[in-house]
Order: sequence, then C-alpha cells, then structure tokens
Amino acid sequence: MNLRVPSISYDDRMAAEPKPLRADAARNRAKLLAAATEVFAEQGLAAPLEHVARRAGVSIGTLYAHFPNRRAFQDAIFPARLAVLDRIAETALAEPDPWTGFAGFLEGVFALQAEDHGLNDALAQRFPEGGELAEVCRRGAGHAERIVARAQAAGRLRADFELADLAVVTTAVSQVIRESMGTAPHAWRRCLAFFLDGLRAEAAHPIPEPRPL
Amino acid sequence: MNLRVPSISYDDRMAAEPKPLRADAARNRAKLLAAATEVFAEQGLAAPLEHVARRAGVSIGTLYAHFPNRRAFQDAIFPARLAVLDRIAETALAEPDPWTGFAGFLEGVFALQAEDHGLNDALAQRFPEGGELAEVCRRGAGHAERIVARAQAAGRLRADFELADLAVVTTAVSQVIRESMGTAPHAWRRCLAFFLDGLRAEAAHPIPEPRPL
DNA sequence: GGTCAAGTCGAGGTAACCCTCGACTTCCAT
DNA sequence: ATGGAAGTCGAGGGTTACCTCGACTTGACC
Repeated sequence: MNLRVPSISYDDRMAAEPKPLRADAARNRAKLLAAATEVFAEQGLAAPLEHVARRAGVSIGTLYAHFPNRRAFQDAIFPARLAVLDRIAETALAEPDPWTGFAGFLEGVFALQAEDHGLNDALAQRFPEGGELAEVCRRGAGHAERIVARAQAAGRLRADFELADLAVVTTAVSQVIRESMGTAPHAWRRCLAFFLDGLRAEAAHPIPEPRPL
Repeated sequence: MNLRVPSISYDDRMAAEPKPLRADAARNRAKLLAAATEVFAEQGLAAPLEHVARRAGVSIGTLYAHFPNRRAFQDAIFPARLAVLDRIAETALAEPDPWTGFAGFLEGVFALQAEDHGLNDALAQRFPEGGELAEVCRRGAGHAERIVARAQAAGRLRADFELADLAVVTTAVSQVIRESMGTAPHAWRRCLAFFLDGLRAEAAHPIPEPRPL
C-alpha cells in the first residue's frame, strides 16, 4: 500500500515543451488554428467545432487530436490577440490628459471586441477560469486599475466609480456590440459616449443605491 | 379552374373567439400557463418546454395541444404582465419634473425586468415579430417617445439623444440585469445611474460618431 | 350508463452538437 | 524500402432539446 507512483511534478508538467510535430500534423494544427480564429470571430465562441474542422479541411477526429476541448482553442488563440491590450493600456497611461487616457482605453478595448465576435464572448465570460486567458485578463485588470486611479486622482473621473463598475460597464457595452455588430457596427460608440459623459467628475450626481457588487 | 374555396376572412380568423374548453382542458391550460410563467421567470425564455410540462404535471403532448409553440406561451403570458408598463408611463408623464419622470420611467421598466428573467428576454428581442407582444411593445415605444420628448423640451435631457438610443441603452442595461440577477441584484441601478448622469443636458459633450442607427 | 368528440399521454422520430475509438494512412529514421 | 510510431479519419454512441401521432382516457350530454 501507499506506493507513490513516481510522477512528474506540477512544474514539469507546466514547463513541458511540446514535442516536435510531424510535418503533416504541424500543417493541420496551423490550419485548425486559422479556421478557429475565423469561425469564432464570425459566429462567436459557441460555434460548433464541426464548423471549425470543416473550414480547416480536416476531420473532426483530427481536431480533437490537436485540441481536446474548446478551451484549448481559446487558450491558443486569444492570449496573442489580447497582447494588443497591453499596448492600448500603455498608450492610455502615456496620454498626458488622464481623462483622455481613460476614455481612450475603453474605446480601444471595445474597438477590439467589435472586430471579433469570439473575443467579445471571451471577455464577457465573467472569469475565464484558469488557463492563459485568465492570466491575460488579470493583467488587463491591472492596467485598468492604474488608468482608473490616475483619472480619479486628477479629479476627472467621478470619485464614486469603482473598479467593479468597470466590469459592469463592460458587460453593458459588450452586449451592445454583440447585438448591433451586423446592423449598426458603430452604435456602441454612441452608447459609450453617453456612458463616459456620465462618468466625468463634474457630471456626478449621488448614487442612491447599495454596494457596487 | 380559378375556383375560390369559400374561406373565412382574415377578420373572422382574428376575431374567432376560442370555443369553450372542456373542464379538464381548462384546468390543464391554467396549470400550463402558471408553470410557464414560473419557469420562464426563473430560467429565461429559452427554457425547455419539457420543464414547463413537468412543472404543470402534464405530458408534453398536452402542452403542445394547448400551445403549439413557444411564441404562443409568450403571447399568452407577457401582454398581461406588461400592462404595468402603461401605468409606469402614466406615472412618468404625471410627474411634474420631466427629468424625474424620464428617469423614473427607465427605472420602472428595468425594475420590471429585474424580477423576471423571461420578461427580460422578451424585451431584449429586438422586434418581438408579430403577435400581441409586438403590439404591447409598440405601445410602450409610444409612451417612451412622449416621455423623451417632454424631457428634451424642458431642456433636461440632452438634445442629441434619439429614440433609437433608448433601445441601445435598454440592450445594455438589460444585459447587466441578466448577468447580475443572481449575484448582485442591484448592480444595474448603479449602471443606470451612471448612464442617466450622462444623459442630462448639462453633462452632454459632443458625440464624435456617425448616425445613431 | 352509453356514446363519442374532446382531451391526454408518452414513446419515438428528427436534429444539432458533443466526443471517442478502432481501423486505416502517412511520414521519417534507419 | 520498410517497420512502426505518429497522425488521420469518420461512423457511431451519448445528450438534450424539439415536435408528432396513434392509441388510450375522460367529460358532457342524451
């Protein structure tokens, strides 16, 4: 009893570099990734994986051989796509006017989502639960925190705005993007404009209601 | 050729009063309606009809005998539920301060949605396409138009706000309600408060972007 | 209480999507 | 060129919903 199976450590598992793929396999993997990127962008994150396989010109079995589940696709696709987020945040913080920086940050994040239905869905997942995607989101939240703090310190962003409210605003605008993507691709900009006007310090009226979250 | 089948007119079909049901059938119909109201409120409009049948204590076949499709349920349930809307609108227009009226109207509409997942879904359907539900919505839109116009005429609601924007705001806040219903039932109020502060005439900054819809 | 239209039942067909697994094919190192 | 590991294939089993239809049951009226 009590035999310990000699097992690789957690770190080993995490650090395990992917063994080199055979030429055809590498090709298929690339085709799958490209197909998934397109399909998710068009149809959203819930698109049937069969569609992805078909678009990649590969069987459903092969798809599962490369990506055991939908999450594997997300982790492979979105972190790279979200790298732009860091740039947007940098630009926002570099902006001399803290309010312009704040507004530009939101604008940038939403513009990104407006180009990609899948990305929109990915960010709408309250907590992308584990994986690299979660990591990227955490980084994004960090950026957001600094940008919000700076705008508030400058007295431009209303003082009663909290970080949690940012998630709520994101939920709201993301939905507008999703619904109007096809028919009125810029409707969300008006929506955001109204919102921003309500977030300026000088526009603030006391909020009667309970805790933010 | 060219024989016209003697057929009842459109008006006849529309006006056709439902023939009296047998006692047991009437009972089942009532049970189904009650069950559907509950189930939709809890699980949203997309809830499986099998759940409704089960909760009503009736077979799936009976359910379909009474309501041939999901729309039939909606038409039977929501118009009554939305009658409150007329009251809310009345109150809003009776309010001496046009801004308070406008804000109260939105507050009322959303509070209604916050109590009923199904209602929320129903109103989120851009155009409930036909049926009595559509009629109710059209009436609601009429009310909204008057309330908006009054608030703008009084110089309280920003002049560049258009009726189409109301739909957008509704989309946004409805989604917040849906997402936070379980965890933070009042999050939407903060969201609405920010929004409203952005809609006040004195908060308005020019919107750079194209047409509203 | 007998008749039969009205109502009820639920098994089962259709469909969309999930994912697996054993038979087959292809690459590559020798 | 060939053996065998690596990769590919797609039919098929599982799930969850939708909706139908023929056999059965029941209420209402005589």
